[in-house]
Amino acid sequence: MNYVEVLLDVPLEKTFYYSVPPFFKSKIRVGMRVIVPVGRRKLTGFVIRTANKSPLSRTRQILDVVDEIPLFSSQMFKFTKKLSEYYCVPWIEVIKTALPPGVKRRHLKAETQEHSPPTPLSHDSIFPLTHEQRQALDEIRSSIHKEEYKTFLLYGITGSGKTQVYLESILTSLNNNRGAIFLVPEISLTPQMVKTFRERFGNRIALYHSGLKEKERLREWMRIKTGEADIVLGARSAIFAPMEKVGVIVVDESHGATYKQIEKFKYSAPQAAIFRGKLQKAAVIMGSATPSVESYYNAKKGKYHLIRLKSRVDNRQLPEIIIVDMRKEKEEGNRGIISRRLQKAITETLHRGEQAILFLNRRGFSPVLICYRCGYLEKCIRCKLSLRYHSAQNRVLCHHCGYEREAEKICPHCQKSYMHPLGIGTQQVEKEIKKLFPTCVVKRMDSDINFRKEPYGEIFTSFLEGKIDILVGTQMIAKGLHFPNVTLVGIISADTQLNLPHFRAGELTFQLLTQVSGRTGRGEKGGRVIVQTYTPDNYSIRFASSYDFDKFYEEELKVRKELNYPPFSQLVSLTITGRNENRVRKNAVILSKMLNENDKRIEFAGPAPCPLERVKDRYRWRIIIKSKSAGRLQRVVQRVKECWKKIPHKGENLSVDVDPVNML
DNA sequence: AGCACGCCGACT
DNA sequence: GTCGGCGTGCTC
Repeated sequence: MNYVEVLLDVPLEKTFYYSVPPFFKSKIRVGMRVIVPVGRRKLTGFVIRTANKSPLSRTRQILDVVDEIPLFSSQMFKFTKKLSEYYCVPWIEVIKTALPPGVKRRHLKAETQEHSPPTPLSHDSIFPLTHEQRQALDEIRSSIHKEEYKTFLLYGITGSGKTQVYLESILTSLNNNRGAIFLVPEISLTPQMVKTFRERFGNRIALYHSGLKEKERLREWMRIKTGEADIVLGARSAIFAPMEKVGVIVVDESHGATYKQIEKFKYSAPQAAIFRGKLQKAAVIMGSATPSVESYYNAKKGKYHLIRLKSRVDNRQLPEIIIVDMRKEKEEGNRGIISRRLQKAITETLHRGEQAILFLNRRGFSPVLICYRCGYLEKCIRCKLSLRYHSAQNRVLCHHCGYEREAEKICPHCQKSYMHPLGIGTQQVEKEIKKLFPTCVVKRMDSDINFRKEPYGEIFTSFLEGKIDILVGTQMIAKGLHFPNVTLVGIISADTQLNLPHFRAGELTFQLLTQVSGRTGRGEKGGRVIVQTYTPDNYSIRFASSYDFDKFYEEELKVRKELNYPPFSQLVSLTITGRNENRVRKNAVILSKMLNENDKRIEFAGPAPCPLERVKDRYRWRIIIKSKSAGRLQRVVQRVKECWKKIPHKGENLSVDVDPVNML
């Protein structure tokens, strides 16, 4: 071993070769960091390979070896490489996100300390398993024993006992002498899960998430690396746990948007879990009460193995979902935001000494134009997504493809009414509620309020203690905690979610309604959900109210197919941001023109301003690329990057998002 | 990314 | 005549 191939911390895909002086030969191994001369500076790099020959005639020598033990196994190198290709991100970026932040400024020393004996495993089930659970487990166990890759979509409503299946699967993996990775969308929201795991697996668990202090995180990372912990419980970054042998990867609530990193390296943890599962021959369990359309499609096509848990362990009733037609409210003279049906329900709830939650979507979007009389909505002919109303120019615009025209005054559908901008803010709701119910305590919870002065925890606590009667908030209160005294949930406007200019809007609405209905009826008192909308006939709303996922899925799939959206294609979104609006727009147009090609197998949409046109003083424009072939998309992104280099763009920034989730 | 080299404008 | 702008190109 005279040479090493080194990956440097420079945004280049290229690797560099260095010769190894005799002194370092016994110390250096694949996965360690080295200090090497690059030009006239010294840089840290990762040894990705050792070699006896160099492809170059002249090589410089490495200057130093940083670590005593490797940071990466060859498995982890393969895994990170795969991700870098799929997400079109430099390998080094992936490698940097795969490491705990604390490791960067340290030398990794060989662990000499003896660790405490592992908690013995209990093989008794805490609860007896139902027939369904038993069947599900048999299939998963068989896969784990065979050490084969297989993805299971575990689709079961809240309370159907998914956790039990997870626990038993993990136990199977441990008994098979392999570890387990368990991902949750947000660890702070799952203290119950952490408790259950601690009770069951004791010190064999490592907690891994960004909420830990640098030192703690590094310690947990080391415990995994040394094998002291063979179960990792954490948020999305836990998919990078340095575990040698992985038998099972569980992704709880796998449809969750928090699994997608939105900074620098925009990966999705469930997607990464599949790559890792394939590489390590592990079973991957995707759990969800509201599976994504894509994952359900994969299950139906046989790419995933579908397991359904249909019955609830406790046989509790699902709350009734009542749809209120806001067109009628307007027709009958109610000009307010709160329907009479919802007002009445709130009154009854408060009268009984119970509590209510009112949901509202995040504001900050330009509104849609809607006919209050017939519910007609202005949509883009090509994309079938809502056109946004820009009052300054009195024009409507498609934020997906850039289509634009003057706004209609009279409803083109019924010709009997004017078109109105529809968009409600949280403060407006809070104000109206206070006016309607002056004696009750209302608390607003959205990104506007100061969380340092009033952390969520405190608001939740006082709500739980009954000090607040009505909680008004955005989706941030839709998941996690449960309040037994909440017997009413109101969705002020299902339309704001439904009409987001986003091909997943229908799916998000279905998921929101289903999830929200899980916030009520948790105690003995039961509960109900009231959904206000101008489009009560929409299939997402209708099938959510009858808890019919399969019907919803069929309808949604038709739409996706017609417009060639995922799962029938794959998307990449290119976002250009900058302080100067004109320059951002011009560069988006230039880039778009450079990309245009005749290949019919690649579709381009845009450029168009993002739905959130300006964030933190930066204007944002976007181009969307669609194709059936992942490989073709990767090659296009390669070209995008080359084109972008040729365009003068001081101050502007291009960001590439493969499989975008947010799209805002 | 850095850090070089390199080739044109306004300054002592 | 120089100082310095940032465009282009390379780093084992």
